[in-house]
Amino acid sequence: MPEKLLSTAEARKVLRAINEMYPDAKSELIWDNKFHLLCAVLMSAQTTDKMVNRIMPKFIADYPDPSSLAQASITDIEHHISKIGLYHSKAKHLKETAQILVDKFAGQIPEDKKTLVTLPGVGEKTANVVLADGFGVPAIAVDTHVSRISKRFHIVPQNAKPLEIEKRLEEILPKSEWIHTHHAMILFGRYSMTARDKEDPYSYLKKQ
DNA sequence: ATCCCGAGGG
DNA sequence: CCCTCTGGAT
Repeated sequence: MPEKLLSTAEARKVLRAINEMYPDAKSELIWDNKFHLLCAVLMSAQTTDKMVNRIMPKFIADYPDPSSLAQASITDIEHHISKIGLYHSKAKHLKETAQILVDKFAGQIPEDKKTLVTLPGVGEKTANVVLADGFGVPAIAVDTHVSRISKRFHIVPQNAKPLEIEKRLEEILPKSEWIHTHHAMILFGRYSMTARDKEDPYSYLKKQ
């Protein structure tokens, strides 16, 4: 039997309730430099941003710009990021991406998604975070939290793919609310309705 | 569908 | 011990 999904109005109500729980929600990856932000987001896959923030200061000090990172050895980069998960592939992707930024984009970070996702290690989610947090372009990055929340509240089907979730959320909310709702969902998922904790989703909303 | 992959929390 | 973390490439 088909799964019952929330109507657009119902879904909007849930999302706005989450929004109101975190009026000041913003990314915890607070790197204002776009290159640094791109590196941090690329590193953050399957890793807590707390860990990323812990290793970033030394990383930035040694690799302040794309050319310095492009020239670094994989081994050196791995030593910088060895405390986060998936460090082998991340080091490779960081170096390759830095080299492409130097060769093709004059060391600048591209501002459109189609170009961003061509960079090694940059997928849909990472590109959206860079666009939203780096350039202020409205976008909803679908990560583990956004995906889990959307499914537990039945805003999307349980088997929905990330791109389908993104489209549905963007359809429910006005563009002006995309970035903030994304950040609010992250905090809601991280600190309130966690992956392990599986009570009735609506009970988390009532805890103010 | 599978692999990568260390740190931290429960 | 087991699960999870703002995924992406193959």
